[in-house]
Amino acid sequence: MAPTRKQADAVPTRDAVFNAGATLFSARGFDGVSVDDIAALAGVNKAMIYYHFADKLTLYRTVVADMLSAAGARVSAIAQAEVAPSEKLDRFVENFVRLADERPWFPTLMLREIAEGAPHLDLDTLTHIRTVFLGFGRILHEGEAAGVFRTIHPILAYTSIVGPLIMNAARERVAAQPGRQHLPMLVAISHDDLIAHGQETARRMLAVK
Amino acid sequence: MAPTRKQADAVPTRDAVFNAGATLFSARGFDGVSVDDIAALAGVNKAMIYYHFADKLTLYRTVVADMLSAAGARVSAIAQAEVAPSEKLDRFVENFVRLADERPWFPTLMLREIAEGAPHLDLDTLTHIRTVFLGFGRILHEGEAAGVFRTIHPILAYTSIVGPLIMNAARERVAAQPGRQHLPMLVAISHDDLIAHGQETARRMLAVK
DNA sequence: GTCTATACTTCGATAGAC
DNA sequence: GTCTATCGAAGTATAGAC
Repeated sequence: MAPTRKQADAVPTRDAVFNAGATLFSARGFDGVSVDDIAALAGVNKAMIYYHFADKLTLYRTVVADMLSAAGARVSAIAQAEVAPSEKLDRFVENFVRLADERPWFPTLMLREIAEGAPHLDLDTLTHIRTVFLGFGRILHEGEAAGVFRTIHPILAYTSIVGPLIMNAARERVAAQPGRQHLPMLVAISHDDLIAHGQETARRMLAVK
Repeated sequence: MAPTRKQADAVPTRDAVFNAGATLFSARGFDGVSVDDIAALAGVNKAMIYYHFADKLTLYRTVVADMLSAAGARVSAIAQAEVAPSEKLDRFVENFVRLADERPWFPTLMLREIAEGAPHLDLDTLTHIRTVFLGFGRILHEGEAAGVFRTIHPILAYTSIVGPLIMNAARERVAAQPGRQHLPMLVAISHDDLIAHGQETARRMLAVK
């Protein structure tokens, strides 16, 4: 997925660098990727990376900011839709899985970044995460006020819904390595099943009874 | 926590290296840590690391294998206990959180390793993960056979229980960075509350009705 | 077992020609 | 916008004295 730009102008070299960076950073993390690797995968000269981006860290933040702003926008749209809170919750789960399908590097890159304590992210980027979480919180609060969700700590609810989805994405990445498919933890699960399970678990977790 | 050794002999330098490695690998990952960093934190000369461990990767695998074998042993013990399946499930949740308290580097190191696709782990080490998962599977199957748990895919059940606990550990790590406590996602949650929530969510997820 | 010093490699980044 | 060539820093690992 290309970075969002104000005009719809094609900048093929920049986009190639962006896509290569997203793929490699997702696979091996910030420290695990060299600028030479990115240039090789993008099929461009290394110096072009420094022409289009200030440095390696800026490229990394650009990748993360692009995906987080997309996620934030979609969650906000869901939170503001004119449907019942339980339907919003279903959409939240489905949206998360679909977004991960569209941008395969999204869950693992964030997973790793969070595992590290987010040392490569600036406050502007973290604010995008805030947008996602606050959108989720609005859904939760609306359901609570309507009496269809029980009272629950928003962070516990959020991690209980998103945590399994992220962990499944990580599982898929481990399974993608050669010679590991035989491990029982790594059996494939369809994303439709994953969505259905996530929705069902969320419903049960939030049921008032 | 020191590596398990056959004799209970004290090897202070080796243990210091092990502890420093565990701490740093957890904080910054395999690639993010230099051997010089480990030597500095351990208060030993860099050459001593190569005297006690073959190389950086061997030290890393030693840290991971130590913690996974401890986790596997405890889950197996829980699975074999003479108590009801629902009680075993409660103990599984509590055990996970307590283990993470005892070895603070455990969840984030595994989280990152899994996010990377476990490139630094050999099959011997991955087999320890298998032990944990199979122990959990036995608890699940026993409850199912007794009619107290509904039928559910073991992987979905496992990720739904463990995912939120790991994600909370990651959250705590991000919050530990300076200048980030004001973000709403990063409010502290007590581990007693976390355990109670994890147990309640697991109960609801597995209820037969 | 412990230390100093260093060989060898990789990596991020830039200068400067075109 | 793109390329070649390279600098300087950092990192892994080892040799060899004690």
